[in-house]
Amino acid sequence: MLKPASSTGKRELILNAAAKVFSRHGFHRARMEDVAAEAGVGKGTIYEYFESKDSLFKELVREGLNFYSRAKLAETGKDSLGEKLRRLFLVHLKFSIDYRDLSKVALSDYATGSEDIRRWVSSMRQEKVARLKEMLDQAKERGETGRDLDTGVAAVLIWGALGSLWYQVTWEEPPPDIDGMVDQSVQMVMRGLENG
Amino acid sequence: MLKPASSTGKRELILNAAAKVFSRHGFHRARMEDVAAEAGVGKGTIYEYFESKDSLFKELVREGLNFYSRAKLAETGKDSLGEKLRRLFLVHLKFSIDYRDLSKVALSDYATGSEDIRRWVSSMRQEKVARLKEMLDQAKERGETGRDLDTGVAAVLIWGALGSLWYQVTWEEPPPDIDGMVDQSVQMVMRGLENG
Amino acid sequence: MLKPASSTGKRELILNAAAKVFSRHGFHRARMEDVAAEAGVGKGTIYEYFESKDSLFKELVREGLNFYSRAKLAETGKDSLGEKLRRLFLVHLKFSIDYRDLSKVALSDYATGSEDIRRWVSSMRQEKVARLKEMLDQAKERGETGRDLDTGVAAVLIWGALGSLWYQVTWEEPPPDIDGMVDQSVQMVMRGLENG
Amino acid sequence: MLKPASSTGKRELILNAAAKVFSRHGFHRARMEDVAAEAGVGKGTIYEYFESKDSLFKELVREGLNFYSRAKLAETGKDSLGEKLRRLFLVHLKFSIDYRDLSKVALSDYATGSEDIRRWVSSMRQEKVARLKEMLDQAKERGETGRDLDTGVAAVLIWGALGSLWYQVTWEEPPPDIDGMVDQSVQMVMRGLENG
DNA sequence: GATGAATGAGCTTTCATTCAT
DNA sequence: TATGAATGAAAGCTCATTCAT
Repeated sequence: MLKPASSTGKRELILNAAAKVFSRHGFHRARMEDVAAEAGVGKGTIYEYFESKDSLFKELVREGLNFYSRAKLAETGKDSLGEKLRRLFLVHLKFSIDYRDLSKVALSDYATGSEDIRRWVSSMRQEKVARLKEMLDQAKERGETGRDLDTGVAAVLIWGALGSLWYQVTWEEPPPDIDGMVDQSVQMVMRGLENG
Repeated sequence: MLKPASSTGKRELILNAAAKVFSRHGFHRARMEDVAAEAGVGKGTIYEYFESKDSLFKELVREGLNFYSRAKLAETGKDSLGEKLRRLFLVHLKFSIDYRDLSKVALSDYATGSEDIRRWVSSMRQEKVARLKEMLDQAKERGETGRDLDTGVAAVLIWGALGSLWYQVTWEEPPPDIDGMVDQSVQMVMRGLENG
Repeated sequence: MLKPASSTGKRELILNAAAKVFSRHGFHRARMEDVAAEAGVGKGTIYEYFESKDSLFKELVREGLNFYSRAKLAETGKDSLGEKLRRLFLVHLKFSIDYRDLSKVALSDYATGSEDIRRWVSSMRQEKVARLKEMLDQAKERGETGRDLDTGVAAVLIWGALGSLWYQVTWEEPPPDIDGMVDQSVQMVMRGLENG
Repeated sequence: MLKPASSTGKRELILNAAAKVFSRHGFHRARMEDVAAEAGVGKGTIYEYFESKDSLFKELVREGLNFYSRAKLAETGKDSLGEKLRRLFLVHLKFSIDYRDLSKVALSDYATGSEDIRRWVSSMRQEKVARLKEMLDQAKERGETGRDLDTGVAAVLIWGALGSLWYQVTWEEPPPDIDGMVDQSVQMVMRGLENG
């Protein structure tokens, strides 16, 4: 599912199964045996492809983020901030719908595994927010936002807003009209960023 | 600490200890033994006051939310939306700083615990968002927001923004100038809610 | 059995069980579950008293050696070398008969557990041989041995001879006339140490 | 290496690899995969030549002992007991140095392996000791030893002394002057065997 | 009530062995 | 013949929960 199922790669098979199981039960309740069963392989086989449970989780998230990043590459520097945000939101949410299971695992801030994983996930968040801040900084220089916008705070707020939408879409309501929702959301956000 | 230490209640003792331990290690890695040690009571004693680990967790979150709600009661219906949001943000974040441990557990740590806890935490979120929506609906009727604001989406966005600030304050940066940050944030949010 | 069963010490209970099981199957084949069963306690109980399987093994050997050492304390500095050796041999073998299981585990050079244990057992052997060499050195000074005896080599040889007797007694033949055997052995050894 | 590399036999290849790996980690910690890697063959190939891990171990030891025995054949019946022992010791220790890995496995590592292996190794020891006793008996008849030497006990003692030297040479000290050490040792032993 | 020693289900991980290629 | 991907039994260890004191 991650790759178009060209080769019967066991690795992909296991990653997909892991996405399902991890998203269903959370990291700790997920049993390696269930992942194996879901993938239709033996328990030992997982360990041929992944070092440990921790490692499997990390790989899964990394894979998800890579895939997600690839999708975002379309974004060009020339677009207006509004357009960029619209695309960011849209890609994020579309991805969450298409890869529901993976998304639950990979994009969740809540995922708490070992201390190690925890730190790793946290650093990921910080990086994302930092990147968003950069985007805002550039827009601010081009006069697309208010002169005295605190881009640091704004980045945090926007990231949270996006995360919240994502949560709604992924965990609660069955996805409604995404595009409309995104349009409205970005409009609000943009108004919030502009000068009074 | 949760209650003004009127009765030397073992219950409070345990809840405080649980807040510390759960926040340190997350739900699954936290051991009942550590909670007992932290509280200075025997392992068995915990079970005199709480049915199970799951139950202890729930009680802890419930207690936290109650306390948090109580603090919010000050909010009067007559305030402007901006003022209400400012207070919401402020109370939320102040609470997170004053009760750091409890906050880490009660307001985050989703997706952990048993299936049961999971659903329960999720329903809590929905309720909070619903209440926020109500607040927006009332403001909308009084013309404090744009005419065609989708209060449902707005509530989700705002909740996420607040959550993101909270995360920053609680987990990452050592709390800076909270009031200033809240003012800025609410300003942005309010602009976002007003008509173009 | 190690202590006269005065208190129903679980620790002793487990050590005795471990001696039995380890001696029966060797370190690796021995399962903690079997030790537990043999001791008539739950699997978890072992871990209340010992850190790990490795640790249990080490404690067992240490306990054995302590007990064995205590028995040897009788040895006085004034005795002749022959007398000392006779006592060394006798104590060693008597101990092996009385505490057959423990002896198999504790006095065996063969026990190979983890790399860690291996080194530890090896160092134990070296220490024993060193102590034997000291004894020979003193005797040499008092003229009880040949003038040009290489006490280092002699110590190794004697240690091996004793070990071999021990093996015979412990693992193979049902113990015959120990005292006679020891007398003969020490006589041979003493002759070997004297001048030509 | 075991055979003069006449045929490029996979079998020898594997045995040599097994000697290395078994001696490095001991029987249980040694993994068949490592043996395969060391031998430069596939894991499955080992099973073309050996029934099981147990079997591989046995073959290895048997091979070692055969080779060792072959080397000893030089021993003629006419030699004096002292000469015979000197040769026994020398061959034993030289072998241990030349085939360090094999030696570590074949002559030690008792008590490891399955119950089966254990008994087998033990019986090997008994046979060796018995043969040594025969040698002593013959010497006794020829008057080379004391009249009332208990050859049974003596054999055990000598075997242990030799084993101890071997241990020293193989596991602990980097081999020093072997010949000198052997001369000294045999001298001591011989004195021990002679009449008072 | 309060305790903590005792428990065993449950989990991750290893590795000898098999078998389709 | 040779291979190594796949397997699953087996084992060490954890920890929520119980219950005799």
